[in-house]
Amino acid sequence: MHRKSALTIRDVAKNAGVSVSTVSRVLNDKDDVAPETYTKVQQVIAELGYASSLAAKGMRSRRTNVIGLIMPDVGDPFSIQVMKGVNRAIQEFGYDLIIYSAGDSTTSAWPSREQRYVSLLNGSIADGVIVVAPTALTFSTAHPLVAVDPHPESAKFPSVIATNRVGALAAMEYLLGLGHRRIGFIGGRADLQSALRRFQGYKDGLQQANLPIDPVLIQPGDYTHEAGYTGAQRLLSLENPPTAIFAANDQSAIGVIEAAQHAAKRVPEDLSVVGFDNIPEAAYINGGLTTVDQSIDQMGHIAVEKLMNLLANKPAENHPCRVETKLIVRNTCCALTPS
Amino acid sequence: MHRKSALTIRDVAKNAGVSVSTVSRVLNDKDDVAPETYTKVQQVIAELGYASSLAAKGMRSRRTNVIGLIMPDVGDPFSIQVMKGVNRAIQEFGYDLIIYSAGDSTTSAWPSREQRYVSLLNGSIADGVIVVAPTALTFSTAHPLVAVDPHPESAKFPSVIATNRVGALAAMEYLLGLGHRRIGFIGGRADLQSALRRFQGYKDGLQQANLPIDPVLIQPGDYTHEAGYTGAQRLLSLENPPTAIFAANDQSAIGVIEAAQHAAKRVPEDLSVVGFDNIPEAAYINGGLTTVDQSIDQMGHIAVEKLMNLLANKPAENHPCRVETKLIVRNTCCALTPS
DNA sequence: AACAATACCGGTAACGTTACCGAAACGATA
DNA sequence: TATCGTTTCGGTAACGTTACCGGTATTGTT
Repeated sequence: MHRKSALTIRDVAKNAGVSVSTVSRVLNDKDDVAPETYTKVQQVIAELGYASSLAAKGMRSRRTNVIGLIMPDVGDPFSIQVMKGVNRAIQEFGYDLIIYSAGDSTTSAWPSREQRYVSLLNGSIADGVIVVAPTALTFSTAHPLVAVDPHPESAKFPSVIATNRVGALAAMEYLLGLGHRRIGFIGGRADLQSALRRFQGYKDGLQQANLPIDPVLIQPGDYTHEAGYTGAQRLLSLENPPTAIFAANDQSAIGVIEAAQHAAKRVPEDLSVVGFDNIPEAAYINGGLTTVDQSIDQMGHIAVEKLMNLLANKPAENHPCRVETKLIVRNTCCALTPS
Repeated sequence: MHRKSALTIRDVAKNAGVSVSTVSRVLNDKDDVAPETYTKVQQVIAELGYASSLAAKGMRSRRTNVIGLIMPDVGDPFSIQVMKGVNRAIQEFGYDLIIYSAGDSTTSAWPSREQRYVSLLNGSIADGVIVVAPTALTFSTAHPLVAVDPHPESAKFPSVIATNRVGALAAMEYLLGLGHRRIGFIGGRADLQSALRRFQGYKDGLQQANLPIDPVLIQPGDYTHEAGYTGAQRLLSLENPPTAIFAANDQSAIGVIEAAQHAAKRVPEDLSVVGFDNIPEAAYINGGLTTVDQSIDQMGHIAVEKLMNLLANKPAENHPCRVETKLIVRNTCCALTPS
């Protein structure tokens, strides 16, 4: 179609007066090449503006120095945080990153997604893959793969997960310690493991304090800002509204705060709010959103380290690596004053 | 190294009792194949869990149905917005997206970056590339390439840009209309065209109102939150502090607001703030940040359309496509009351 | 001086796929 | 019956790169 030259290793070889093998050796920094030949070839490469074909390289040598990151949804802040962490870590190892996103949440066709990343692996474009895998990975592969925050059924893969339940419990203990007794909950996406574990933490917190689990205080959600907003609206219009709301993630928490503002409720004076994730903007919401940090950056970093071990054929630990969560106290909670 | 089978088209052919050509035809939905053969092959593919190699496909046919997005920095909210827009648009055309990030702003080695994406193109992994290209693209390529918000020296490529100066001017006219006369400015990254154009809009606004350009009101920046914070700190500690601050982007504006809060200044009563970009979180900052929207999503969409035209060998319009900017009035500005 | 070791480099065969050409089978038509 | 399209499929040659093998010079050793 649009064949417009496409410089190859052969062109370089011809211009430098050497063989293609020698050019390849120069490209891969093999040591079997004379210094003057090396510089000569390098010079020709620079002159011609040649860049080698990743596809051909990967196809032949099955070593591209590229790792792939597969995200369920580019819009998801969690994925983006992981992406940042992975990107930073990857560079320390001299690898490049290709991000592969199979589509927006609206169009998510799961079977085709799996097909796609198997294709990525098998296509030998990437040496290994890190998958942000909220749902079950129903296939298996011999290629190096590390899962981030995976579904429990994906446990066959090396993975790194956050202690979601423990973090949620910490948030609840904090709210309970401030004297709150009616605490609302905005759920996360029901199909995601993280959401279920956070909900569990919410329930465990209430149970520890010998408080009943009141279904009317539990609003379904899907990790979006809208869900937080509408959920909070419903909670605040209750006869006996909660004095605090724990949202399953920061985006929902932001929705909650907005709903409170529209309802002329002050945060934190009239309503305490806790989120989960500690996304970057959390620091700037309402003077600082109190939330649970799971250091997503670190998760990305650990995922990369695990993958590098796999690539080096080191034995893979098959127990998932747990990343600690930590309550970050900022300015959206205050002690309950008897009114 | 880790050669663990790696299913090929040949395995499928063998299992289905047909030739590799036929399997290839099935994979590419060619019409020259009998219905029963087609289903048979599809079935074997499903059974074996075969997925074709993108590398080999791209190498042979120079058509991968994948387009690449190259971002200067994964952390940059602007790039992420573009990414979302591109991702959405790309799917309408039945393409997949590979995102290629050359590194964090800290490690940015520009020459190697260029090398890298030439490699991506030449490597025929992607049919075309969209580049978020804040700095000059010093090379040329015969492959389809569309630049988003490019440096003026990259004008040789089809591109889509936002009307940065006009948008900044609109923001200034708004502030001036509210009665503000001392308006501070937090600059953007000096090497970025967008920052320069926004600064120009700031100066033009003052000039239109016959106001002097006071260097003391102009703080350097780099599009980060920190720059906004420290810049605002300096501005607010002036003997005669500004009554309004226009920040070159939303992140800086958020920093400004935080600095104001720490200085016990209320926004907007004591200080009006305007940002630029209309990033998603802008809607939630301080009850809504007044900012200039450049509909980054739309930029991504247009970029994709342009690229598709290029791929279809339609004549490329060589004038850059301009995306309108629009002032979004929210709750961080108010009229200056004579004190 | 003879031989071995080394440094350097060229030729060739793959990697997995698709483009291209041609062939077999079949029915339709003259 | 002979001829001709059509449909369906198989064989082969690339695509650009690296792995591998082998072949020259050059140097070192006795």
